[in-house]
Amino acid sequence: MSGTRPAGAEGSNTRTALLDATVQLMLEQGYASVSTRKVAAKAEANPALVYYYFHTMDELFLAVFRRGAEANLRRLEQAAAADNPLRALWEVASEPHDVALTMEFIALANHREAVRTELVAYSRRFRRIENVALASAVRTRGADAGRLSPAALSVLLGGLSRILAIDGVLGITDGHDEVLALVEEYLQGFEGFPPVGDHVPPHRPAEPPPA
Amino acid sequence: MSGTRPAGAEGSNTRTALLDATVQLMLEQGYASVSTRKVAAKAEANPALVYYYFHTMDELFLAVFRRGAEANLRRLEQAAAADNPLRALWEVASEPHDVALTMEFIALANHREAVRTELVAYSRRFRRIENVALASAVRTRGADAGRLSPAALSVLLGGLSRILAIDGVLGITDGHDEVLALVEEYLQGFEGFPPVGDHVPPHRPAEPPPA
DNA sequence: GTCTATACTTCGATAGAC
DNA sequence: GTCTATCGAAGTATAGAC
Repeated sequence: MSGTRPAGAEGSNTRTALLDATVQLMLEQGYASVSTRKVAAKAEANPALVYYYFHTMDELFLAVFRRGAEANLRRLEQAAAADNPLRALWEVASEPHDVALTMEFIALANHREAVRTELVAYSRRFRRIENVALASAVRTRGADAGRLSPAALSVLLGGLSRILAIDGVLGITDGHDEVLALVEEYLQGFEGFPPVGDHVPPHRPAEPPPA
Repeated sequence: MSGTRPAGAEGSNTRTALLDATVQLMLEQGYASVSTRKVAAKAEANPALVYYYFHTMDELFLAVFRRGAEANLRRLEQAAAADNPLRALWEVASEPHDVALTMEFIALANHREAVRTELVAYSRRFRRIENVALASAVRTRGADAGRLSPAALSVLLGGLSRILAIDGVLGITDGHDEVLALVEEYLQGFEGFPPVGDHVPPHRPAEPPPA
């Protein structure tokens, strides 16, 4: 889509090392400190190789993003198919490593158009999968677990996991326990009601947790 | 605290123009695109003046942060003293301009120790004022408005306002209306119960909103 | 695929004239 | 307070030998 010269093969060890180094740099020192020289140094490779594999810094960032995005979406799909989708989705959204990296890309998107476009597309895919999972999860369960719509739940999941991560990095944890307890309460209340099948009667657990 | 040579006077027009230009650059293109030359260009000033007033880039960022932080804390205190503190606090936390700038500083704090220290100190001050206001607001009102502790409320306020702002910038608004309606419902439920004085009996509103 | 060498740009920062 | 001129470091990117 971008240039004429083909990029380096995807399977290459060096290429992977460069991608890993970029992620590390972003997490440790922020996206702004990612440069060809530093990436190469961390990957123990020659700086010119960055251009051999990615041509431009933009493509390097995009490659890092796409790799992480695909991995994340796979995890999301697994979570959507889990026994307790709501809890699994919460756990995916709360992954500190991913949240931190996503935050960097959000900041990066602020001045790299290509990253921005990719991020928006990814966000939409993520929310869409999440919403479908949440909708089916809420639909097949009873009680007030379904008081919130999938879209709203999605926003809440994203917002809470994100601020908990940001605060955590800054060493601020006031109120976190309580919010986590609140989430836990909600999740357990939800899990108290097993899926409602069309023909098979629900298998009642021996000791349902309190609503 | 930092150097020997004194910085330029605070009242200077040029100094203010440089600070404003820095804020603009951060919002438009991200903190990484802030350089002495670009700042000077946007402020229509000579690049060397940046060093005359701030000595280093670190001090420039810190000055921008402090100015915004003080303004924010003043607004927060006004909100805390408002008739409807909860709603006022929500509005302060939701200010898109401030949220965006704060996000930039969070990212910046990732690789500028001085900014990080300042940001943590500010966050603690902010939460502390907010918590006191929330505590007193919750204490003087009845009903289930007080189901959440001030610390938890603080986290929720911050998390929701932040993700709404981030999504908004990216053009993603699914579920926002619903979450805003949820917040509105909560705020109105809270406002349905006027402050409970020690001696004056509460004035019952004509039509209290549903619990 | 990996390397050296290099062109060109921009950066932070300082010295010193005015 | 404002300016010009300049230093050295680091950035992106390319050419070309191996």
